[in-house]
Amino acid sequence: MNVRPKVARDPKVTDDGVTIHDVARAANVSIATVSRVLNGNPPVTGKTRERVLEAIQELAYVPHGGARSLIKRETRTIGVLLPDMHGEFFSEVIRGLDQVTRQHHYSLIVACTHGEAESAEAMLRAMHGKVDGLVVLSSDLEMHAALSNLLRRIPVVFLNHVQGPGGDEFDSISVDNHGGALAMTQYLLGIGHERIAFVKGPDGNSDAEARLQGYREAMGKVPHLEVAGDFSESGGYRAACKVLQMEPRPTAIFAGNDAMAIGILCALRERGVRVPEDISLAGFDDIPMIRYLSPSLSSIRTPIPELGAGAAERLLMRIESGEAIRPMQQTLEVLLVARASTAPPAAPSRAAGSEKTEPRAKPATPDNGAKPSAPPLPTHTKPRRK
Amino acid sequence: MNVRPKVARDPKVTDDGVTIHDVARAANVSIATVSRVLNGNPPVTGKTRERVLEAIQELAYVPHGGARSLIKRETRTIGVLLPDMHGEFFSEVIRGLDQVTRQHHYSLIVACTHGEAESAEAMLRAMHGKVDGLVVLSSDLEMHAALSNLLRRIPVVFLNHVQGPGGDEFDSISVDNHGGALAMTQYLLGIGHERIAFVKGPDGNSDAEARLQGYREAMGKVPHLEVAGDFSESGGYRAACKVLQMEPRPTAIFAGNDAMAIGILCALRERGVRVPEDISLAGFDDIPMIRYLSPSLSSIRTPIPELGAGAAERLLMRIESGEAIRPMQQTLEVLLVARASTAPPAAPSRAAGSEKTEPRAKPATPDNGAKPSAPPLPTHTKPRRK
DNA sequence: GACGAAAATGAAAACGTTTACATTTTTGGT
DNA sequence: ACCAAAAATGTAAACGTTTTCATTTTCGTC
Repeated sequence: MNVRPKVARDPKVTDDGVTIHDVARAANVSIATVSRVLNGNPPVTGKTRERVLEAIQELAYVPHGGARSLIKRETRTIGVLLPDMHGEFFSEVIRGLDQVTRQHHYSLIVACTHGEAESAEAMLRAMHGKVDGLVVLSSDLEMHAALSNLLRRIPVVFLNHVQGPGGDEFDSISVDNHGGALAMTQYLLGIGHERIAFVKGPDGNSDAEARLQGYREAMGKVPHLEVAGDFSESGGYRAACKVLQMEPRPTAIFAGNDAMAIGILCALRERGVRVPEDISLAGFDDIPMIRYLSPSLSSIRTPIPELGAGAAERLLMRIESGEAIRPMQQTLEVLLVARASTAPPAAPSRAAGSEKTEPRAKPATPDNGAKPSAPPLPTHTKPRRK
Repeated sequence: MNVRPKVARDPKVTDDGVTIHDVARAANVSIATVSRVLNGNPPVTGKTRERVLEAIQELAYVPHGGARSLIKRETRTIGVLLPDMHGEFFSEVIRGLDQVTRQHHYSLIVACTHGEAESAEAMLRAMHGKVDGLVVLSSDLEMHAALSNLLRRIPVVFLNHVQGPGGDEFDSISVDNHGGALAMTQYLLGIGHERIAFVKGPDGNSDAEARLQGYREAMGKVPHLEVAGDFSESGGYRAACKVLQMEPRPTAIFAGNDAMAIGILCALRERGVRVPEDISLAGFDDIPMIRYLSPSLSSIRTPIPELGAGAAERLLMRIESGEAIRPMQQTLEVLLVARASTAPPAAPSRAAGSEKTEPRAKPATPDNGAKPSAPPLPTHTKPRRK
């Protein structure tokens, strides 16, 4: 029965060809028994267990995960769909995901959609039968719509809040984009700025949308100064050029994310515009590197690894406790971090305060920027939630 | 036969329960036929193909990847084993991997070992039967030894060169650590430094080892000043403290990687040591963010995404063309990028050269350090005396 | 129209596991 | 020792595909 060419080799060498049958034969038992010792299932005698273990060792047998998944109907793998792999944002998300999935002995299979809905769909199809659940960051509403059809029967957690049409809702977890943008804008207003330009994110991006709304809400009747952007460094650079042409010139720029803020900073520097003396600059995300810029950048700290970790936790819960619970949207708190790039406007357009005017939020601290792991941390201010 | 509870649902809704059998039944054909149209295999009539396609559409059937892998004996997935997920290095590697694997319609399953050999081993075992090949960055020699036993029969490419004992060699691809360190050290010597401290990487790390050798080779008879480090920011910080206590004080610090250079920069800044006036500072890797530091950091540019891409290419080649070829080690060229953090020592200890002395290694390119994708860049300084 | 070849389809085995169930062995009470 | 019950082990079906091989259908040719 089941004759397959066997090679007698150095036992330490894993030969992919060895199956549970080979082990069974070597130990003189049935495959069922081998399976039982493998899974620690009850009825198995010490003596035979020994024999089996020995055979496993001898043959350097490693169970075939694929076959196991098939019959157990669980892959212990979760799929991650991201727009791309640029910048620190995504690696931090993955880190958070990894942190909790590894505890539960799950693996991660990651794929980048590059913003194309059709490749996203292809990846989703390819993942069927290879994952127990999905974590998805859909880059825009369009894609979200395309995907949601495929995602009905498999547990999924989105990394941003999107309302499907007709209230078909999924689990989602996101940072408080609206509250963060609100807080930052209020902070800028508070230290005396009036003409605050906002550099938007890409159309259809739900995070970008929420940030814009936060800005608008805070600005109220004060004239809005909105410039198009795309969350990329180069987009920020271009946006800065537009801002500088505005008449009268804004005294502060609030970038929809840090990457754009970096581009903006470059543009300003090139043109000899000083930050924060001539223009204040703020970002959003607080990616680790911005504290090392000069001037260090004020931003909204988003708990990115926690975002990933939270998503993983929710997903695993849903997977493991048969999906009875109804979907919920969770929002993570953010933190306003004032650094050197924001200061009261040079020539107060309003007699609001002296040069030493303190922001309503705590003052920017001279920040000697260290990563969490090590030294001194900047002081933060909590944003007021709406 | 094969009675399974069927639900009549919105056809657009993917029901994980639908199998090829359901499609076959709906189209009034055998599962073999369905399989054939699915895979575009020759003998199938236009009319029945239609029927089958219709049924597939109707039931929103998606083939089960796991089952397919099992019988085809290919998973179209490759595994990636990394030490951790901190910093830009790893996401860039993954980006490179993704770029080429996606073209070949392969997926990526990533796992972090966190430097623990036993969890690395567990992950490898879990991957058996779920991947067609592996890309591994083994954090140290010890781990490498532990893993190599498991990796005999499955194609694998290492992201660093390690000599197994007894010449058991694997495919590997790496950047030219030795050459880069050599060049940077020579460059520092060339602009007049004599006391150049080197901050080492973790013991047992092969990249760190090679960089150290490069430094040593360049220094020749000049006294070596080596300080322990661990490739982390905080490690750099601590190393800087030690360096500052050296007597006489070094005029330049060459950090084994950029992360440590950042930590060093913080430490120097805190203590009021000016860079490059008091001490020159150089890193290794040229991760994107260092060009934004002030002063912008001189470093060795390593083609990180290309590293990933190259690994993927080699691996896929090996997978697809039955592994006849013998393992080879590939080394990617690096580039010295001189920026503002390095300059000739303030008080030349030797009348070695004029102010304009060029390094023996290729001259630093005036680098406007563009990210591949784009745009705006800060202006960089060519190393020269102020 | 019948015949054979070619084309299309179907039946069943296979991939490497787990597990329900059947069977054998052990055990303990008498 | 013997018998039933309990414990250990074995048999075979199942997971959802692909593919070989056998079978049926189609078609052109005489």
